[in-house]
Amino acid sequence: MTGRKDVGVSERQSADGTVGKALEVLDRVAAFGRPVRFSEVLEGSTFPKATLYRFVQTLTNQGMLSFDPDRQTYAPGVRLVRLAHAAWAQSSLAPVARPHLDRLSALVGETVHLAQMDNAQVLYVDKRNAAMPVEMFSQAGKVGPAYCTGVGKAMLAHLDEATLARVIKQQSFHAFTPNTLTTESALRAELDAIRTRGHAFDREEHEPGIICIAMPILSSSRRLMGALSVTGTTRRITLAELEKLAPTLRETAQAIARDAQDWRFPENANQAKGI
Amino acid sequence: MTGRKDVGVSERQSADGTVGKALEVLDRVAAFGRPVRFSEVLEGSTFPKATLYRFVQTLTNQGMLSFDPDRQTYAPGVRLVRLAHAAWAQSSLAPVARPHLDRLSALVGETVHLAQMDNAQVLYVDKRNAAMPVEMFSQAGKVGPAYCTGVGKAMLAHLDEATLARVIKQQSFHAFTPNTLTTESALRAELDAIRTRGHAFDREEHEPGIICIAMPILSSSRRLMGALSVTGTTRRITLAELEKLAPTLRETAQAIARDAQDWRFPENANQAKGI
DNA sequence: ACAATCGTTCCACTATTTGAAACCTTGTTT
DNA sequence: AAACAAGGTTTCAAATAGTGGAACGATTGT
Repeated sequence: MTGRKDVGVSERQSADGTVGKALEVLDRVAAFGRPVRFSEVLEGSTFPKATLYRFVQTLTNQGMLSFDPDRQTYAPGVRLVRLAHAAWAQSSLAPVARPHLDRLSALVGETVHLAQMDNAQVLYVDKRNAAMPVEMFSQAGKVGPAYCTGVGKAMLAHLDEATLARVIKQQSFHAFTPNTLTTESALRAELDAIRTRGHAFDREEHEPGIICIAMPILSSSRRLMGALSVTGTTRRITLAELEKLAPTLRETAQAIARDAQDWRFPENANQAKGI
Repeated sequence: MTGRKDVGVSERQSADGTVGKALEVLDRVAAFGRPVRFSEVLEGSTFPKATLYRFVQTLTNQGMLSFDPDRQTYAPGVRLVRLAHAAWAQSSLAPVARPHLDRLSALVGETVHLAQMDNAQVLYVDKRNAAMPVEMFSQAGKVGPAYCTGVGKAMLAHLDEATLARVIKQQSFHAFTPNTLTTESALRAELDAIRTRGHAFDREEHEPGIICIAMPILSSSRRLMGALSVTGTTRRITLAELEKLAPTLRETAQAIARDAQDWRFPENANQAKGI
């Protein structure tokens, strides 16, 4: 429940043997975002046909992929849903943060995001949509780029240099808008500014018309746990107005960090009370 | 989106080499339901210390497990949340079934479940709770026993014999209540009845006071896709009243199956329209 | 009927995994 | 302060599992 090591970033080097390669294949299939045929997975893959075939077979066998015999396609399997349930409940900040997000959302009346790092990407683990009712799985689990989102930059600013260097190497620096930061040096300068300022902005860097203010969630030992943000459209709100929310955001972030660290499990609860 | 092969059940034999073993370890950690220390995973494990250690390292490296350095514990990692998002959207019936569940839920005013098979267990992929607002990840992803739940029995009744035999071997047949079926022969007799009747009941077999009617979701080629159920308490409803819902349930199940099979992806949509 | 594409299997060759044992590291006891 | 215990980490030769070129089958389209 507390700030976990890989909240930062895992190595995910291609040096994890057979298991690493198999998971690479799993990611590849998931990345398509739709059911795919074997040949689609094959083209552009680094693995030879027979090898890839074996991996796909193994993963399907294991329920990590599911195979549709009618359409002859593979897609991520339902076993992942069960595993993710456990992951979300135990490794993400979402369960702890829920009441805080609810409160923040009600207070500011804009869209609120809760995110953590997943490898070099931003993973949204929860969301409050100003108007719309909750739609969890379709919201949580989405990923976005780190270098051009508010939560992404807020988190990058608090990674240790070794990790940051590795993560930066994996950014595409694609120019989504005229405001997107497209070089490492520009990004690093921005991260310095974020560190001194304490929070990050998204100045229409990812999508035109969308701005946000983001706050890192740091443990008491200043280890990165995640980030939260309030997003708005330029039609309805300005950066200056968003910045007024900074103190509220900071308090919320601190409250989440505190709750996450205080969290104890039943068998330790008595112990914590000194019994 | 359509009935996928492993909706039935994957083999998950211990014959999947290194990858299978690693995923076994992942399951083991997830099964604890709380962050665990290495030594806790070790005790009772079939793997020797060094071997288990390497697996845990690899999985952590890969973001499939996360490690909390403060508490020295492992838990399922956030990477799973991203993968599950894809799995839920593509391999589960949930996205297709959503409007149908909404309608059914509004109509009957009782709790509605949507489930699929995951190995030998029932995996709940969506839920409508009569009163309470939606809480997705905390609902979807949960698992339950197959031999003593309505959706479980409804699905078992439509597995092919080879698969059924394997799945039955994995049932605990624990007697949760006096009504629980505790033998293979009792279960098989019940499955025959379900096949002829067309739907299944849970007669307080899993929890005292909880009854339900469940309907299998079958593809046009009668392949099992999942099941849905309406649950109630004995204080508020009787089995006879639940059975009156059977036609509605059947229609909903058929509608879900039809939608799932009709589902086409953008690049095929034009093709489907004959362009 | 034929060709083309996609999917599956084979098997000699190689790289990875295995796990007992030794070794650290951290916290506790005498 | 020294000795101990328990959990965690590393080593390395033997054992096992993975690799992938190539050949083969199945399915689809003309």
